[in-house]
Amino acid sequence: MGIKGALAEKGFSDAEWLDSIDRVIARCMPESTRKQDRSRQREKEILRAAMRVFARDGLSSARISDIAAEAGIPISTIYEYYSGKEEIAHAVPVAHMCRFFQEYRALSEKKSTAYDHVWNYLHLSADFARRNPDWARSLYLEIWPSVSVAQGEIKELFDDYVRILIRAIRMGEVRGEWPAGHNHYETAAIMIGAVNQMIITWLMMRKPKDLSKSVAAMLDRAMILLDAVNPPPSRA
Amino acid sequence: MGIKGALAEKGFSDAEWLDSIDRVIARCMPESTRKQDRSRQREKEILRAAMRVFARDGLSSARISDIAAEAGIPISTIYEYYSGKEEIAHAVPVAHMCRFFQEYRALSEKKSTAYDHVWNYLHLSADFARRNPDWARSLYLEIWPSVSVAQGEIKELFDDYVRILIRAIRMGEVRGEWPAGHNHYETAAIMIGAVNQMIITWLMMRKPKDLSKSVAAMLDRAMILLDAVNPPPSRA
DNA sequence: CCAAAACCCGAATTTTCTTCTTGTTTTTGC
DNA sequence: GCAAAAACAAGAAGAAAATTCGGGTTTTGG
Repeated sequence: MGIKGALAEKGFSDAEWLDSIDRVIARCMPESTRKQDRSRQREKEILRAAMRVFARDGLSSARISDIAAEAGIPISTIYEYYSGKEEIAHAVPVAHMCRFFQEYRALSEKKSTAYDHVWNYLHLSADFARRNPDWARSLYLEIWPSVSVAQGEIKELFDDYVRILIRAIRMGEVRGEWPAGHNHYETAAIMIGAVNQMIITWLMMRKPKDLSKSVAAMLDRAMILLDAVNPPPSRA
Repeated sequence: MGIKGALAEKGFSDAEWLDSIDRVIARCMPESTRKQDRSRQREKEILRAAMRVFARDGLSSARISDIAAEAGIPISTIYEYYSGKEEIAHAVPVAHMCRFFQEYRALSEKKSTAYDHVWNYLHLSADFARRNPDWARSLYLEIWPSVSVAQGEIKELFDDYVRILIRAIRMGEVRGEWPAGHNHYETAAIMIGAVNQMIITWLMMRKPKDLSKSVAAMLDRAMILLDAVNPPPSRA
């Protein structure tokens, strides 16, 4: 493989790619400290209820009592599990984000180009939101971005999200799929921003009708900015 | 001017461009119903206070009492002006958004290419956020996007924001600055999404350090997607 | 100047959040 | 298996916030 192969070994082999994702998954894997089975069940049920209520009413006007009613448990029991609305709001994204990374890991297992890694990552982001609309509404419309998230554990999660994309972009450079020289953060900002914008528009007005397809078409176009040496055919 | 000139007359003359912006400004111009001078003053003071509190604490944990304290008036007086936190939150974006459109109108007055119109519009969005950070934090991190905004008067404001950009993009087609054929909504989504992403990142972590310059550089790159016939030199 | 309208704000009311306490179930150690 | 200990459930009390009320003051129009 010559130079390309040698560089690919320096931190950007397929194995190391999967490792880096595994590290993120390990970090966000929620380890319930609950001892009893019913309690672990309830913990999840509260989150599911909160997700629905946040998606319906918005974080600001959601009431603890509504979450309790939705979950079918007394209000005070909520406090047995979470210290308040703030903490619930923070737990909601974590709950599903890890599954997103897991799904992406599965996609990454088949040997792929860096182009595919980038494309799949961004496209899965949109498709995952489409398949989990309550979660997506809570996350994209209420919790991220939000002043309360600017510091803390969740910020780490979002940093990880960006980091993975940047790593894939660097992989493409190292492997010679596109030229070096562009600012990685800039490239990532354009791609993530464009995808988020489409997701948010879809969540707010169900337009475009087919989110997955529209994002696929948009990505085919946005990926031009990478100046790939051998751009693959459209996937849209 | 030939064909290009003739087409430019069909709804995309410079005069009509300014008209379309004026219509948006007229629509969002807040007309205070207050009769007394001090009241109009207070109305504004409440909004300024709310903006600071929302930016600091987040919409969800901001308290009316804090806004009242910040504004230096009793709590109950707040209710004389707004029906509650929700209504204040909605008034905050409107308050400044109109000034953004006015600033942009001023920029638009000098005869420009459609390329300039698009570039300036997006760049001003970022620069305006940089110069009004409290407002920007309230808007980008708390109010937009948000479930409570999905319907209602504010949605119109954002629709206007997107519409203006799309109109500029169509103008470029009509004037022959770039080829037709791309989906306008898609182009607008990429551009707006990218800019918003950079604004939000800056608001949350003050990175990049120089928002205006970074957005300028990013725009020079993103505008490639328009396939402009004679791309102007970089402005970054 | 007078009446009406607009405005102000302390106090009462209502709603919502959070903690406390007591009783029940599950797990642990033997 | 059987205490003892830990974990859990939930009603009720307490605290904090939002919202309304009602009488008083200032401004406006004639």
